[in-house]
Amino acid sequence: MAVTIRDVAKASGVHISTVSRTFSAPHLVNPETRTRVLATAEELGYRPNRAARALITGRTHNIGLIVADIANPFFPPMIKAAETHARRRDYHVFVADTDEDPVVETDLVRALAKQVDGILLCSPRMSDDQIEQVRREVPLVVVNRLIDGLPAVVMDVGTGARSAVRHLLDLGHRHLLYLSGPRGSWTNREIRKAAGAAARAGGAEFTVLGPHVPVSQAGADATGAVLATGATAVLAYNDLMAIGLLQALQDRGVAVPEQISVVGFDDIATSALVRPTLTTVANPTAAAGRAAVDMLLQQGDDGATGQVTLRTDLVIRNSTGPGPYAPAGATTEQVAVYAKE
Amino acid sequence: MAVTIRDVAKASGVHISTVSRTFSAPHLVNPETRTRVLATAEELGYRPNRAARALITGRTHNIGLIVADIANPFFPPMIKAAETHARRRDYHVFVADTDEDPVVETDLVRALAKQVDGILLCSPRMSDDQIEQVRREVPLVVVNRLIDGLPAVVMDVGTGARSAVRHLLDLGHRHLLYLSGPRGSWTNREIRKAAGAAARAGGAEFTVLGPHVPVSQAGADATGAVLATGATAVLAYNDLMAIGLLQALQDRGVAVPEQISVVGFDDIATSALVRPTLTTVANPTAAAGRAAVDMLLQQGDDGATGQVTLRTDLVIRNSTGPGPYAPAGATTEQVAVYAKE
DNA sequence: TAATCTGTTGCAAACGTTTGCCGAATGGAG
DNA sequence: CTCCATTCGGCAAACGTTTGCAACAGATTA
Repeated sequence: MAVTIRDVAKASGVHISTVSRTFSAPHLVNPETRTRVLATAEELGYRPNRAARALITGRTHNIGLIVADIANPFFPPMIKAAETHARRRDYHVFVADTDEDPVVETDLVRALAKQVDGILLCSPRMSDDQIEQVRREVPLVVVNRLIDGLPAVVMDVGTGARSAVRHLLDLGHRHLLYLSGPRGSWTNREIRKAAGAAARAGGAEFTVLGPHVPVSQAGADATGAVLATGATAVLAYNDLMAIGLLQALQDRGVAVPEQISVVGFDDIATSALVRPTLTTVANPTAAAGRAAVDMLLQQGDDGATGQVTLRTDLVIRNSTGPGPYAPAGATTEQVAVYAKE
Repeated sequence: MAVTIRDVAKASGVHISTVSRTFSAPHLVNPETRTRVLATAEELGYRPNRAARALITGRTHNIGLIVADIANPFFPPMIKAAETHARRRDYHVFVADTDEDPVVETDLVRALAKQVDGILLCSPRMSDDQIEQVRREVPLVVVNRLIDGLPAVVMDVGTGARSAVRHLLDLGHRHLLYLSGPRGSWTNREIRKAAGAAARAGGAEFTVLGPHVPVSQAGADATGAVLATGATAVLAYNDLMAIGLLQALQDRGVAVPEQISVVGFDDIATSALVRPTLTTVANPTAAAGRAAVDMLLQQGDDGATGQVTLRTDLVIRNSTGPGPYAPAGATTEQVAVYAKE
C-alpha cells in the first residue's frame, strides 16, 4: 500500500540499491540516474521508512525527552527549544511526563530506550544509582542535576541564589527566608546551600521552610508560616510558589514589597504578568534544551561526557524593596537582563 | 550488542517463534514454556525492538502530536493529558511545534507520517484543503477545528461565548468589544460570530478589534484602542490577551472591573493567579487531549469519523462587574464550575 | 597492448520481529 | 487399538531498508 523503495526502483528501471543510495549516499550514484530516481520518487510520493532504516543502521533518529510535569510552566520553553533544535538536525522527539514519580521515570526510560538514540532526562526524580543503572541501557543527558561521570546541563542556580541574597541584603533585609522545594531536587539543595551561606556571610538570619510541592498553592499555604517567622524577605524555590505567596500576602493585606519582599526562581512567563511583577532569577531553559540536544547528539562520536553550566541572571522587578535596615535612599533599580533567544 | 529474541531463544532452548509468541500471543504457548521464557528474558534484560515489530506489523504504537506553540500555556495541559492517556494504552507520543507556520506544519505531518499510527493536529494553521491532502497519507484527528468528514474534537466555544456575553449583559453592559485572535483560527471565528449574535440579540453594541497575535503583549498593545471605542466590557480571544489587557489597564489607572470588565477564554493556570482574578470561559483541554487520543486509536477499527464537541464553562471571577446599565443590586456571583480531572 | 584505476550499478545478506503453515505429541472416544 | 481433535512448537518467508562485495565499462597509465 505505501510506496517503497522497490516501487521507485521498478518505475525508474534501476535496482533498489541504487534508489537507496540516491537517498543515503547520493555521491555514489550517477547524477543523471539520481535526478531520474528523485523525479520518480517525488512523483510516486515515496518517503523512506524510518523504522526499516533504523532496523539496519541501529540509529533511529529519535530522541526521548522526559520531564516531571509537562504542565509545569518551567518546562514548555525547554521542550519547545529542544524539539525545534532536534528537528533542525533531523531528529524527532518523544515527550513523556512522569508525574513526578521516580518509578514511572525508570519504566519510561526503559520503554523508550530501544526506540531512541538517546534520552534527555530533565529534573529527574530518580536516585543517582538508578540513573547510573539506566544509563547503561541508553545514552543519557541529564538536565538540572549533576552526577559524576554523566553528561549534564545545569543552570548555575548557586550564583543566582547568591545574587538574589545580595540584592536583598543591599536593600537592608536582615532576616531572609527560603521557601524550600521538593525533597529530591538537586536544584533545591543547591539554592538552599548557596543562599544560606550568602545570607549568613552577610550577617543576616536565614530560615528555611519546607519541603513543599513546587506549585503556587504551596506558596499560598505557607503564608501564615512565613509571616510567623518575622522574615522581611522571601526567596522561593520557584516562581510558581513565589507567585502563590505574593498573591496570598496581598489578599491578607500585607503589602509587597513595602512590608515584605519576594524573590522567585525561573522567570516563567507569568512572573511578568502578575502585579507587582516578580523579581526572580532567570533560568535559561531554552538554551538548556538546545545544549542538552547538542550534547546528546555528539555523545555518539566520542565518549567525552561534558558537563555544561548555564548562566542565570537576577531580574529585578517590583516585588522587592527596601527592608528595615535599608541605607538611606536605597531603592530597587529596574534592570532588564534577560537575553533574547 | 543488544539482547534480541534470538538470544532469549537460545538461552531457554526454544525456537525464536516461541519467544515471539510468548510476548505477542501468550495464549498460544504452554504456560510452563512461557514462564521459562519470561524468566530468561527478564534475566537477560530483553526488550522487544519496536522498530522491527513495526516493520512487519505495520503498526508503530506511536502517535504524533502537532501543536502551533508548545510554550503557549493553552497546550501543555492538553499535551500532558494526551501523552499520559496514550501511554496507558501503550503508545508513545512524538510532540512537535510548528511555530504557527502552516508550511512547517505540512512538512511535519509528512515527516512523521511513516513513523506513527496517526497524528493529532491541534489548532492547525493549514488550510482545509491542505489538511484533506495530508489526511490521505496518515490517519488524523483534528483538535479545535471542524472540517467535513474529518474526525475532530472541538470545544463548544460558541456556547461559551454566549454565556460570557449573557453574563456581561446581565451586569448591565451595553457596549461589548471582542479582542480578536489570529486570522486562521477556527475558534476565533466561532467566538466572534456567537458573541456578536448574542450581543446584538441583547440589544448591545458589538465592536471587533483585530486580528491579533494571541499573546499577552497584543492585549496590552490594544489598550488604547480598546479605551477609544468606549466599550465597557471586553471579551478576549484568549486568557493571555485578556491578562495583557487587564494589567495594562490597571497600569494606566483604569480600574477593573469598576470601570471596565474583562473576560478571557481558556482558563489557563495564570488566570487564577493575577489580580483581579480573571473571569473566563474554561476550555476542557485535558479532556480534549484524551478524547482525541481515543478517537485516533479507534479509527483503525471502523471507518467511522466522529466529531466530538466538549462542553465549555463560564468561570466567573473578579474581572467582571456591574456596567452602566446595571439593574439595582446586580453583582457578580462567585461560581466555580470547573470539573476536576 | 596490457594493466590498472575509477565510477557506477547490481547482487544478496542482514537487521529483529511476526505469522501462516505444518508436523509431533498427547489424550479421549469409539 | 485406531482414529481424530487439540495443543504446542518449529520452519521459513516477509516487512523496507542498508551495505560489503563483485562486475562491468571506460579511461588512464605504463
